[in-house]
Amino acid sequence: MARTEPIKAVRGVRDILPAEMPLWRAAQQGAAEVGRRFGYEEIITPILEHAELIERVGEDTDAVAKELYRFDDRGGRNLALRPEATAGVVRAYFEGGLNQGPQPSRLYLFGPMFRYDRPQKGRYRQFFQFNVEAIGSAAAGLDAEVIELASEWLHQVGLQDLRLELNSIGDGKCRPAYLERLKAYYRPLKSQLHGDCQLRLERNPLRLLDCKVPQCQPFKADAPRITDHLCDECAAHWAVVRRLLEGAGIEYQHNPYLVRGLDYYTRTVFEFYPGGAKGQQDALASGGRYDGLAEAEGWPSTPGVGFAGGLDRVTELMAAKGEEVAISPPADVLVLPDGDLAVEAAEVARICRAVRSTAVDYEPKSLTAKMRSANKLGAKFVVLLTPEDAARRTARLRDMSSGEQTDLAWVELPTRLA
RNA sequence: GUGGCUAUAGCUCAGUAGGCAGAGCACCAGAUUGUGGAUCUGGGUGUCGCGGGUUCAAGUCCCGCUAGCCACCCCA
Repeated sequence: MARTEPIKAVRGVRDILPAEMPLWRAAQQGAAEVGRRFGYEEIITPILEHAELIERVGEDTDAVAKELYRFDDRGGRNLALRPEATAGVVRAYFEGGLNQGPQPSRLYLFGPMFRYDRPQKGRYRQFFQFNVEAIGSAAAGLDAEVIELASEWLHQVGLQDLRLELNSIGDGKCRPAYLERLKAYYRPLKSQLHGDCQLRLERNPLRLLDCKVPQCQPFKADAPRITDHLCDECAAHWAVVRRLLEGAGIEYQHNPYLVRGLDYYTRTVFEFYPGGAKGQQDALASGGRYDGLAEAEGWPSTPGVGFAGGLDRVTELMAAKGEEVAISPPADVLVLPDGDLAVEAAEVARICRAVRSTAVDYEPKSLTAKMRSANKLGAKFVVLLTPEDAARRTARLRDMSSGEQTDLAWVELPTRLA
């Protein structure tokens, strides 16, 4: 008789178990605290959005084509699980009337995002991000501000050894001319590029710059750099951002090959990597300016800047660094009834909970066994209850670290435990 | 989506030329004469990922599937 297969978690998703929660809490609380320190307010937006919202901002990219969780709901609406937060936050900014208030709106958000990727370590189909967005202002001060916020967060959670890469990709005014230059440079080399890059050349030439295929590398060095061809406004913005970062004492590397594939990204782009990393896959946080996003969604043209930080990778790094997080027992006090005393034990626990976290061991085990598990759980106190005690509404309180025991009435427990 | 590696106890893994499934840790029970940690004793807790095939015999060989990991694609 074949047993039925137990049902396991869906591919690419995972549970965050209690043992890992202290680390996650530290990462998240650190983020919220830094966010608030910078004057950002928390927002929660739905995990579900109209697929069209995502498609509009993702265009016909590969990513949307094969990595979006998309489905029709029972009412025939075409929905998607959000693959990133910014599109939804910008939508909420308008729908919630935040565009009517003082600008910019400074917002932060935590939550799960979804991508139908092939899973591997640090890359899950459901992953968690910390997002920060400043919407409604084109001031360069905000570009630097969100970068500083990201940096503060990573430092706060114990990640000191970081590399910040920075670039500017211009805007709708100067980028087209630059792209022509770039194409003009690469056209004669086309036959020497690898297949995908030959296609990128006309379709998405910025992508040529972050190609990783060896055969395409030699041509990058002499390729025109966008930062040499910015319009006056973008050049001034770029200069201010850099000056502000220097003023903040934040080190960065100008990476002229750091780009974004979509048109609504403008000017500043940046990514934080852990110190040792060389791969493209280990960015801890990445962001930039998206002055064209609101318009792409069909709202009034509105500038914005922000970043997304990956909680999965950050917590993983924290764990790898042996980041110390205080672990506390699930309950300070454990009530051990010795005999059939569930009702009495529950009452005693209720009394103790006034001052300390308290649990009851209801298992039909020997007292020795119960003491053993109390010890393993790390209980600070144990309240022993025998039938005779219960009848007199007394109990024996044992301090697990000193081994001292005292008999006392139930009503005295709160003062003795406090 | 592509290529590669892996899958044995709760965990880390061993398992030799196919021949009754193992270790350490963990866990459970007991003793130390009704109360934990140290020590001792006892207990294997297993659909060998799933499904087929070859064979007298498959954890071991072959095929398919699933899952994890690595590198790509991609990362909106």
